[in-house]
Order: sequence, then C-alpha cells, then structure tokens
Amino acid sequence: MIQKAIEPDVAGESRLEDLVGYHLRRASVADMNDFVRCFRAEGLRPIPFSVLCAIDEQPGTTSAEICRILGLQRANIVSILAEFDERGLIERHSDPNDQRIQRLSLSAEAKSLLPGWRARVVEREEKLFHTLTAGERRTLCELLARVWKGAE
Amino acid sequence: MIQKAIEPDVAGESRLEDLVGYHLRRASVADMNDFVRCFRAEGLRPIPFSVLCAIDEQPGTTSAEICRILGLQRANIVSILAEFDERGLIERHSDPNDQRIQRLSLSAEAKSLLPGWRARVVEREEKLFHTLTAGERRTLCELLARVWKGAE
DNA sequence: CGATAATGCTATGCGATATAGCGATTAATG
DNA sequence: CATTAATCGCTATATCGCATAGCATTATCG
Repeated sequence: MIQKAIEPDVAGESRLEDLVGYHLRRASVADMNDFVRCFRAEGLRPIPFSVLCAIDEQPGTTSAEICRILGLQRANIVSILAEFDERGLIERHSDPNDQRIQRLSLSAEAKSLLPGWRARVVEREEKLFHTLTAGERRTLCELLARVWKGAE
Repeated sequence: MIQKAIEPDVAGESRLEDLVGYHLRRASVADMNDFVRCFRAEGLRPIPFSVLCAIDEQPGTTSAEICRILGLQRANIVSILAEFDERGLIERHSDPNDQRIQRLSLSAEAKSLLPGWRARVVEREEKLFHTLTAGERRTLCELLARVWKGAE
C-alpha cells in the first residue's frame, strides 16, 4: 500500500486493478450472483426479469422491440418468452395489421407479482451497494449508462 | 426528459433504467464484446487475459491463488491454463516443498507479448469510454471496486 | 410484380459460471 | 504418532448468456 503511493505506476504498465473492464466484470458478476441467490425460489434470473420489466414498461410491444431495448438477440428471447407463456406470466396477441408480430403484455398474475419483485430487487441492490451512498449509486448508474449507450 | 424532471418516480416504482444491475450488465457486456472484437486475432478473451495478468503480477503463484484473486472457480481455470501451456505462454514448476501445487510464471514469449496486449487493452478502453473523462473513469473504477469488494 | 426487409423461430456452438466429486498431498488436531 | 481435516489440481456435468446462420411468413417499397 505504501509502496503503491510512492510508485503509483510502473513505466506505463497497467495493472489489472487499473482496468475498468476488470471491475465491471467483477461488479456485474457479484450483482448477477446476488440476484440469482435472491430469486432462486422464483426461478427468476436477471435477463428474464429485465424482459418482464420491459414488457411492463412497453405494453403491447413485440419481442423484436424488447430485444432492441435490452440488447438481446432475437433468437435468445424465444425460450424466455416461452417459459413466461407457460407460467402464465405473459400474453401474446396477434396484431390484426401485421401478422408477423405478436403484441406482448403481462398477465394479471404477472401484474400483481411484478411490483413485489421489483421492490425486492431494489431492496437487494441497497444491500449489495451498501458501501455506496445514494448519490454515489446515482453517479454509478449515470456513468454506466453513458458507457453502454456510447458503445451501442 | 422534461416529463422525468416533473415526475421523477411513479409511486415508488422502479424502472429498469433505475436499477444499477441493469446498467452494470449492459456496460459489462459492451466491454466484453469490445474486448473480444479487439483480440479476435489472438484468440484472447477477457478472463484468460486477466489470468495472464494475474500470473504476471504474482509470479510463482498457484492456480488456486489466481482463482481467489480473480474470483474464479478452481475447476474453471484448468482449461485456461492448459491452453496457455499448449501455446507456450506459461510455465508450471512443481514446488519441492509442496507436491500438490504448481508454481506458475509467464514464459519469455508471454513476457514479451503481454505489455503490448496490455497497452492495447488500455487504448481500447479509452475508445470505449470516450464519453467519460479521465476523472470519471477513475471514479467509475473506484465505485465498481467498492461494489464487488464489498460483496465478495 | 419483384426485391428487400422485418418477424418469430430453430439449431448450434462457445464462453463463463457453478456444483459435486476424486486422488494425492499436506496440515492440523487429539 | 495417528487420525482427521484441509488444500490442490483436476474431471465431469449442467446452466445461462450470447453469438451466428438460416428459414418461412409477412410487409414494404421501388
């Protein structure tokens, strides 16, 4: 520690600790693991949860649109939606004006369950990010958003 | 945007955009993809790269120790080290005092290659995080480090 | 009409992660 | 000292996230 302060950087070499990507991965993995642990009973995982949220926030949207919003591949949302369909969490309605697409919306059950799940996600994050103040958490969010939105 | 300012939060509901985990995933995925794209020719991926860096920073360390440092499972580093061994990037030396362990170090070739790779990683990050100032990048690093180190 | 594009989907592979277990070896403990 | 516990490197296996290629259907547009 003392050495580091005296010699902060060795001839332009970058340590793993100095790479943003490294910390991004560690933090993301920590968050994912925490999420899975928290929702193991519900069999709910981060990506499916985000799909559920996206449908809730954009009722009547399509799977392709959800993919664009969340940065998923169209191929990979199929099984997620299929499971939600089986579990009765979503409804798919064919569009009279375009027979290619299905309009997605939450079922009544999902609508009643989601708020509680969301609250638990927020509560979970507050625990996971307890080393950060509310302001730092907002800063983190804002910086991260700029990173991925700038990368597309 | 104007609406958001007027009505910042709807009855305690959290949107996906307000969840740190969501932005963490998006940013991490963006970074991972960028890394893979950048090092496709070398067949070098983020995790193996971090393993290489860790060995470089802790010469004479063991695979179990690397796993502890990087948060990997012992089972999952085996194939990574095996490939590095095949490619002549690392050397494994048995320890005379403990026949269970192998002391790991970079080969001469790896030692000559790694600095260039590291420089490219840094350069790559500077492009990817161009929307952030140097100070914001440090802030991001620091916040992320606190997140995952606080979670363990 | 013909070309192009979008949609939902199948199939497939890979990388990262997790768990369970094993033989060998060392450390710890009674 | 002898038994137990812990550690190490490793195999095997499973799941998830992500990517690519391709396909039939349907819309769109020149």
